[in-house]
Amino acid sequence: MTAGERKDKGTKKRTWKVGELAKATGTSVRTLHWYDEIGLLSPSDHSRAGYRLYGEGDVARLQQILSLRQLGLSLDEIRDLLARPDVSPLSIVRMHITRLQEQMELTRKLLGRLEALASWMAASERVSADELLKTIEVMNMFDKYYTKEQLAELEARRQAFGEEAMQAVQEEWPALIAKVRAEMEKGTPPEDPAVQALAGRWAELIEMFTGGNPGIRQSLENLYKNEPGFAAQQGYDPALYDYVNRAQAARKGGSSA
Amino acid sequence: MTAGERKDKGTKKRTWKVGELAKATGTSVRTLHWYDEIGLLSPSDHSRAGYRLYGEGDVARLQQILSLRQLGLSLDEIRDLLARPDVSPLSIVRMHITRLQEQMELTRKLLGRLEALASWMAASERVSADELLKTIEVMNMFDKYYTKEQLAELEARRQAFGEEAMQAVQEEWPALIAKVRAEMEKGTPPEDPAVQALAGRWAELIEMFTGGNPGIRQSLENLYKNEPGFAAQQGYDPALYDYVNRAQAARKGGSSA
DNA sequence: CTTGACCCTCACGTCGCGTGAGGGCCTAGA
DNA sequence: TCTAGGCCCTCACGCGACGTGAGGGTCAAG
Repeated sequence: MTAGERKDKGTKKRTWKVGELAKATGTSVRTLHWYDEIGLLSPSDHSRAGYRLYGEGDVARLQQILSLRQLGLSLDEIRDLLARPDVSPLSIVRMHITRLQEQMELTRKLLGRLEALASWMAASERVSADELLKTIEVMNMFDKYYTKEQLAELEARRQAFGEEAMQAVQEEWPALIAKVRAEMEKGTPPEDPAVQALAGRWAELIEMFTGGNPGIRQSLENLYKNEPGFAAQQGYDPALYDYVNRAQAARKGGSSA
Repeated sequence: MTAGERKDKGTKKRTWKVGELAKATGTSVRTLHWYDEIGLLSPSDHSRAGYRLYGEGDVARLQQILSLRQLGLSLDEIRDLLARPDVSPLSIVRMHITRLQEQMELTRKLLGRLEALASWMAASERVSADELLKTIEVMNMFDKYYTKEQLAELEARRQAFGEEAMQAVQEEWPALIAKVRAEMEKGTPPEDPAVQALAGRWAELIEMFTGGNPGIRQSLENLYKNEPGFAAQQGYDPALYDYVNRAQAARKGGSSA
């Protein structure tokens, strides 16, 4: 059927033809053609007949492009941004998240106004111009996007504050996991002060890692819980998970009593 | 200062010049010019010098236009829709509300995916193409709007079901309010069976009126509470509000015990 | 060997404005 | 009374991000 799906399973990477990628993502073929033409997303390979063949890397780039587009950037700006080495895929996703959260707030506000408007209209048919004006103003706030400068500054600040901390965290994880595993395999009980200290540090690292954002924290937990391959790669398994959990429970119970 | 604000206060209606309206609503002057040029929103008056002067009716129409635009309709479609007599301002606001609620759902979904993505990226740098594809798909669902046919059908169904009921409700309100007021002024206690019956009908009418939507219900209450002019117009006042509330409390307490 | 579903490359069309250019109107202050 | 600056007007061209064919190759199924 779809060429890239069956051919050379395992040896060669999966590829998509334009139509396939378009269908899978909900974009149009024309859009992909266009992105190719302006040099924004050119497929990393072509068949002998000249068909575009998109690889996994291309898919990743497409995601970044579409995220940035939802941030309101022009395709030119997006191309420039993606060329900069200091803009990581992760930072893009985070900007996108921030933007969506703001939009939710805005939507809530607008919904409030519209519901009030609906009440007025249902009851009296005549609505004050002021009420209307304010409502319109909120509506129009939806297409006020960030400029690329604002985004750059926003991301720069985040980096200045958090990125090096993040880096440090990333490097500390394997060591911490190893230490905990050692205690576990020695049979040290979770209530032991040594384990308690490790569990404390564990909580701190998670806090730093997620930036205190409960949404990120939740999905990080899900990630470890539901993707065994991922967890294993980090030297992590259910037994360890359980051990740390018990240590943390003990820590809370002990300190509060 | 702004001409329309001070001149003939009370005698003539308030008007806005393009720049004023643009500033007040967050739209651009060019956009208003454009809407005029294509016959979508032409100011109801002009100054001797040829300045566009927008009145309250124009503001109301602008709100409808912008609501419909957020529904994804083209300006042509909007013009056609606004020309139809069966499309009321209220129906437009309700369609807008529905759309925004759907968007909130979508946004929540996408946020979930992006947070998962962020976790993956922060931890492993390598993300599965499938995950990315699904995320992209959700992103692209944001610009899939309704067609005007879908909207028409949606609104038609609502009308078939609810509009005549709505009409009936609208006509029943004054009578019901009058009856309750009569009882109140006679000094009938809220627990009296006659008042209880009226309170029951009262609750039913509100239910039908708001379509069971708690958001609308809430803002309707706020409307009556915070806008004395509005309430008075409906033959309604705080004393009556209190009386009905007590009757309803008695009704619930009595039936559940 | 055909058929039909893809794919390719031009190339022109569209929508909703942005952005001047060139020129009146109008009121505040010198 | 004059003038400066901030509005307003009408053209009119430009543009971003594709949509929509036209004309023609490709390729697996029957």
